[in-house]
Amino acid sequence: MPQRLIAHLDMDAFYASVELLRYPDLRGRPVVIGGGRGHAPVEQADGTRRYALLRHYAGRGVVTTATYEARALGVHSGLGLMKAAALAPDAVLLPADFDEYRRYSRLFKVAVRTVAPLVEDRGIDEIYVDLTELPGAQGDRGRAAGQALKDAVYAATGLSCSVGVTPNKLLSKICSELDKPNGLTLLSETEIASRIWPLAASRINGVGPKTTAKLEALGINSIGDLAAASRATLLSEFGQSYGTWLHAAAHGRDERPMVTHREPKSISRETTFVRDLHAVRDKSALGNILTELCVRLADDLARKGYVGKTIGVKLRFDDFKVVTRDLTLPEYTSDARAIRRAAGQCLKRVALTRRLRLVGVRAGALAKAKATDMASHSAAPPLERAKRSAQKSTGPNTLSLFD
DNA sequence: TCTGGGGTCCTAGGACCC
DNA sequence: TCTGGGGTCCTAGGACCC
Repeated sequence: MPQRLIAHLDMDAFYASVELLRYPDLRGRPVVIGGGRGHAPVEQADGTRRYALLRHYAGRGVVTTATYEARALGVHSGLGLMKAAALAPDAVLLPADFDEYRRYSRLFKVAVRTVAPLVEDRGIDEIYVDLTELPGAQGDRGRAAGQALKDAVYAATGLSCSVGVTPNKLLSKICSELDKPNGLTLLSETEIASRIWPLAASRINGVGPKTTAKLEALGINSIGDLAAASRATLLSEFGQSYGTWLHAAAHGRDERPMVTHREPKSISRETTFVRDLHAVRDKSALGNILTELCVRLADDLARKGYVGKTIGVKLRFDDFKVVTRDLTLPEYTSDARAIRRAAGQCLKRVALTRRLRLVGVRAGALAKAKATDMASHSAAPPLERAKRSAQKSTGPNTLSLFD
């Protein structure tokens, strides 16, 4: 069996790049995607567009994506928009348009499949592609195949991407980031020591902030340091499972197969409030928001054809502490009222002393809704009506509208 | 002016059953 | 009455990823 040849393909500044296709006059300027609606460009009478500037933003949103021009100013994903505004006050702020990004996501994935059919979806803007069986792919270590992927994506979307081609997913993921944007990086096993070991351990997909800090405390900074650490040390510090994995990862070993299909495990909806809410003083607002989330969750379940057996709530307090409460129901459901009732039960088990900044609802233990269930769902009263009548039945002034 | 929203996987303890 | 193992389900929290 020939050695595998796996590509990781990552779209460059995906959301921002899609926006630049729509607003080409923004090309070359720092542009930040994030925040809610309300700062969409306004078409002027003279045909030009007026854009919102980051300096005028007020709120609790974070940067979703930024163009490379904005990144050069220190703006990066996850940064609070207020902080970003301090760094790049003249950057253009655009609201996220996920429908449009999903459309381009489908386009680039279709294009990739015309080059190589064996694809693993890793979210809206990245995928793994198995190039092993591609004719000639082994010969030049996949350079032609990698370039073919990039060409196909560009032809279909006008967007650039970065590609890593290596013997496994772990290494390809690292490599696709080495030459961004518009990169193509190939790597063979013999080059791991020279090209991977000098990189920071945090470049490994699966080594996050907590692990990085712990590694640093142990004097382990680079992937090479990690590879040089004794297996015994890693096992004692990180446990059997994660320790073993860290050791293998540092040596570039990764046998994970391509996963071409997966069923969802949970579906959820959550929202952060404009201002922190008080469980008593803002009881009705809180109850209404929770109801709305349940209605949306029920809608998501129905649309995607799933029912859930475990309903959970998630709360984030003003100190950023998170608590969750789960309730497993006797029957599967995708009904907004049943979900709302379960969420209310969950909420009762939390001490609501601190102010809240976020509430969420989740449906887990999912199963495919049967055709008959789907039919009965569509026969049920519309969700909005269910919600209104529910509010009317118990009054809006309670947290437990459906108890 | 700190810190969104949607996910996955892992761990660990307790209940309960055989 | 005590001891004990294995297995599954449920719950809560945490790390991590896109």
